[in-house]
Order: sequence, then structure tokens, then C-alpha cells
Amino acid sequence: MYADVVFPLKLSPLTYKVPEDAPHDLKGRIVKTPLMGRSHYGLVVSVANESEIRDKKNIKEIQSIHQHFASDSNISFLKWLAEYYLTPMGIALKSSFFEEAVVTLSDEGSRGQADKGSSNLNPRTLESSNPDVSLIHNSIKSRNYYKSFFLHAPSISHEYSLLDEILNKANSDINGAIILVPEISQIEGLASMLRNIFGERLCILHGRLTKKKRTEAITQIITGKSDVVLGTRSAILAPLRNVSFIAVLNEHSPSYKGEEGLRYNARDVAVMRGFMEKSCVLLSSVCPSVESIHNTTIGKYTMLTQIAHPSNDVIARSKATKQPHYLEIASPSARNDTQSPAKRPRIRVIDMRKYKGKTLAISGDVLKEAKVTTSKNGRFLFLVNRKGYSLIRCEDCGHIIQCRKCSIPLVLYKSKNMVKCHYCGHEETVHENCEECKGFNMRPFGTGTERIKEELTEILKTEVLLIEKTKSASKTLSEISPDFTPFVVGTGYAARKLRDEKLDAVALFNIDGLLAQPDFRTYERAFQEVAQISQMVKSDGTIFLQSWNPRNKILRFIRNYDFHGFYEHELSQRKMLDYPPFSRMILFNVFMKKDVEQFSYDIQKIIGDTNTNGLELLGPIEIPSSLKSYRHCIQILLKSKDRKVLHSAAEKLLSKFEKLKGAKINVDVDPLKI
DNA sequence: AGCACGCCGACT
DNA sequence: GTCGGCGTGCTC
Repeated sequence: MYADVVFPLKLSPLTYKVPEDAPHDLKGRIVKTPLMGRSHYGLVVSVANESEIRDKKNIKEIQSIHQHFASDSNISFLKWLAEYYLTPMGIALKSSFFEEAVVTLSDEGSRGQADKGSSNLNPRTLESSNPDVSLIHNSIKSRNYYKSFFLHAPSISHEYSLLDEILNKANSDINGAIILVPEISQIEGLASMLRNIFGERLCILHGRLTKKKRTEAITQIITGKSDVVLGTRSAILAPLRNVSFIAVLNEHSPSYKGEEGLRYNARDVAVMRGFMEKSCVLLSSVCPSVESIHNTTIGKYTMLTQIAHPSNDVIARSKATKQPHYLEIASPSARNDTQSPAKRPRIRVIDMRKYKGKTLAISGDVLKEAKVTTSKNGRFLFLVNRKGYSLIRCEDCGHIIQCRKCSIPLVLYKSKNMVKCHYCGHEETVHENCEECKGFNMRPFGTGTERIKEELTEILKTEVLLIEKTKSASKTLSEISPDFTPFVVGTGYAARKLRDEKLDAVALFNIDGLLAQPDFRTYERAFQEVAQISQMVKSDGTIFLQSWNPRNKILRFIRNYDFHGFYEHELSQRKMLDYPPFSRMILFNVFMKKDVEQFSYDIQKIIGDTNTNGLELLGPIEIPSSLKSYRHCIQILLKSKDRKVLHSAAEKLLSKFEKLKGAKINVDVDPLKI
């Protein structure tokens, strides 16, 4: 007998001889084998008899056999991860906490699976009138049945309370659960809620745990002491034997997508794991991704009835039994009263053209509201997407001062009288004159946090709190500023710090920039950004969007919280242009030290061979290299409506690229940033 | 992961 | 001229 063994290394399965006295249930067990002249722990993923093995010469024997780590469906899931994300299976295994598991499972001293059960100390029974709760509870109860549900939540607290109700009700029916949030900071609040329901069954897992804590958490999971895992991205790979329920909160969040290593999207992986483990999956968000809305319209996810538009509930519930489609639910007639200004903060788009020629970055409308905020002891947040004061532009020739090395604009820090390159960190004193035309007519251009703070301080004659990322450990708001401050200026970082505050007003200075990104997901991101911000503003508060292009179609959707109109528009655009979700993409980055010329011949040749029907290949284009030890990077985008066509082309392309010496290849399946 | 091989900078 | 840096490649 022979066994294929995977190691937590950048390596595909290797074949070993199985000892005569091996147990029959070898698949899924941890084994110790010779590898690279040493012993290594690996996972048996398949067992085959003599005849199926071709080359019997170099095969070594398994040294020792240990406990079970993975069920058959766990192994299928690992294989799927590796194939889908075009990576060796070993990387998928490593990402699935195999090394942490080996620490406990290989150790002869600590055997035995502890039973859960005794931990249901606080079983609260809640009578819920919410039909969504019963729907999901029934799905959890009917074991071995996959189904995905989707909630477009009116507010974050709705998202939490639905989860709370489901888990309270389904508590004793749950045999393994994973709850995902996008950011570590969101874990704490949910943990206290979940601990009330699950007690010791709850276990927390995220990327910032120390090695020791992480191993402890994995031990809890594999010994069965914990079967409810709360965490970020990586928690979807937790080594739970059974999973009956998976929740993905804030499903639209880009944080679910990995930027390095195994670049999986935890939301997509959650749905696939749910499918393979036959579990109930719940995705929710206050501003869903266009992909997820599409998945509800094609029936892949079942739309829950508690949609963002309260007045639609009646219509929605009546349709709930027959596979409701999002775009059907939000019918145009019902839409008019859904913009319910009483429920959501007002959004005002400020036409900056009427301030043309004015030097202030803050509009009169915003300043007027700022005075109101002061009078009612409120709090006003000013969000700017640039640190520092501004860029510097030559009024004579229009040239913007750039970093010589990086060719990106330098940022002026007026208080220090310095300019800084945001990319390489290079700092120097302010340029006296234009490097292009030698003119002396240099002016601040654009707006940073420092400039907004200066304007507010001067005009309102008041203290303004500037929240910035510091090198030291991230502080809480009360540590940054013990006293209440009505005016706060900052970047997205500040918005995260103030997430749990209820604000009277927010002004956004970068909406035009947000809408001008050269990416097909730009409008979606802008919409989500504003929807997200609206969650931190009091319902009678105001959001200001300063724009030089106030008639932009997307701004109209945003201003009216017109989700229905937005998704309809966005989906029709994407369909027309064959963008996701109507096509799939795989992005290749090929990094090289030098000699782009030498490579470009090979790359052209490889690309030439890749043409297939139904496959679109964009590029190659040269992009700035993000890796320090590589000077150049070329990018190739594969696109197809047919996922099989796309993946087989990508596999071929990758295997050819891997033969290039001295090049490093990064593959990103379903990239978010292109 | 580790361990070996291979090509460019400081040194007896 | 060599010693050794780590960047890249291989592991049944």
C-alpha cells in the first residue's frame, strides 16, 4: 500500500510506502515521514495499492502514524482550496492550522477527544417573531443539508441581533459553527454576546494571536472542547470536525480577501466550505457586495426578508416562500417611501463649483453645519483621504512636485515645513521653486487632514482633534483624547476609531477621488463607504459629500440610499462589459530582477500559446514592482465567463511561468484590486 | 520549513 | 584574489 502525504510546505503531495501494520483508516491521519533527510509531520490525503504507483524506486516508508486530523470532506475542501487558488496543497494545509494541530495530536501523551456538551450552561430560549430566525433554525436542524442565506441588514445592530436570536434558538442544534467578522477590533463586542450563549464552547481565532495563544485555540478546537469559532479571515479554515452553521458578517468587506500567501476570500471559502460540509451559511451586510446581490437574484443565496427598506417587509415576507429575488422585492412603488429620512441620516451633496475660486477646502455649507453642531454640543467628523497638509503645484505650469525616486506626488507637512514621499518615506525641505519651469509660484494643491484642521481651527476658533496612526500600540479614543471634542479630523483610520460613537455630522472630502478610481468596482466601493459611514451618524444627523461633479449618477443613488437602483444599474453595467459577477478573473504578477527584454520574448511566446475560445487575456502591462528585490513587474489578467476555461488556462500559464528562471510569480484568483 | 547551491560586496 | 551574504530551488 502507498499513501499520498501533504506537508505544510510549498509542496504538492508526495508518495510514501505504508507500513504493514498500519491501521485501515489511514486517510486523514497525521504521519511522520522522512523528508529532506529529516522527519516531518504530514497529512495522509489518499491511499492507493501497489499497481497504481508508477515509480517505486525512490519511495520511502512512513515512520509513525498518529491521530486523525481531517475528515474526508475536510480533505476534499483542502484540495478544492489548493486547486481553486492555484497553490500547492501544502500551502492550503499550512493555512489550515496543521502545524498547530500537530503540537497536540502527535504528542502521545494527550490523546482522546473530549466531549462538548456540559458547556451549555446558559441556554436561553427566546420566542422570536422573526420568520428569518425560524427559517435558519430549521435549516441548521436539518443536518446534512447545505443552504446559504443572505441578509441585507438595515443597520449593524440588526445584523448582530439576527445572529444573536439564531444562535440562542439553535444553540443545542449546533454542532460546530464559525462566525466571521472582517476586522480583529470587531471580535471583542461579539465575543461577549456569544459567550453568553456558548460559554466555554466559544473560541477566538485571528491572525494577531501569539503563537502560544493560537496553538491553545487550535487545541481547544481539535479536542472538541470548543466547537464555536469566532474570528477573522483565517477562522474559516479552523479544523472543526463538523460545521453546521457559518455566519459571515459584513460580507462585503475587502478584508476577507488575502493580499499575500494563500489569497483566499473568506466569504467565498465560507460558502464552499458550507457546501462541502453540508452546513447552513448566513451572509449579511448593511451594504452588500454586488456579487452577493447577484447571487440572491440567481437563487444561489436565499434572500432573507429583513431587507434594508423597512416598508418593504410586507411585500418581502409574502414572497419569502417562493425564492425571493432581491430586485423583485424592492419594487419601484415601494421604493419611494423606503428612503425614509426619519430612519437614516440625510446625505447632502455639496456642489463645490459654487465655491470656485475660493481658497478654503471646507465649503460654507459644511461650516454652517459645524456651527450648529457646536450649539447643540454635538460631534462632527471630517474625513479626508490624505495625511499632511496638501500637495504642491506650480501655478505657472501646473506641475505637481514629485518624489524623484518614486515619481509620485510629495505631501506637504506645513507644521514641519517638510515634504514627504508617502511611498518610500523620503523627507526633504519644501521646494522653493518649480523643478519643471523654475517658477516661484508654488501653491498648496488638494486637501489633507492637516489643512482641514487648520481651516477649522482658524474659522471656528476652537480645539480640533486630529486622529492619526501612531507607531506605538493603537490607542483607544479615550486614550487619545480624554475630554470630549466636538470636531475630529482624520483619515479612514479615524473613522474606525470612532465606529461606536454616534455622530451628528460627517463631511467627506474625497468622494470625487473615490469615484474616479480606474477600477470596475469603484462605484460599489464608494457606495459602500458612504453606507458604512451612515451607520455611525445619528438618524437626524447629516452627511456632507463635497463634490465638483455633483450630478454624477452614482451620487444620486448614494444620496437617496437607493440600493435597488444602484444594484440594478451596476449589474447591468457589469453585464454589458463582461465584468464579475458575469465573468471571472485571475491576475498574474510576474516579478523580475532585470532584463525585461529577455523575458518579454518568453512571456509573449507563453501568452501566444494560451489563446483559447472564451478566454480573454489582457496585458501584459508593466506595473511598478511592489517587491523590493525585484525591479520590474508585469501584469496579465485572464478573464472568462466559464470558470473551467479560466482555471485550466491559468494552470497552463502558471506552469509555464514557473519554468522561467529568476522570476517570481504571484497569482490572484478573483482579485479585488486590479 | 530547512538545507544546498549560486552569484556579487568587504577583507586578510 | 577569497569569504560569505541571502536569494532561489528542492524535497517522495
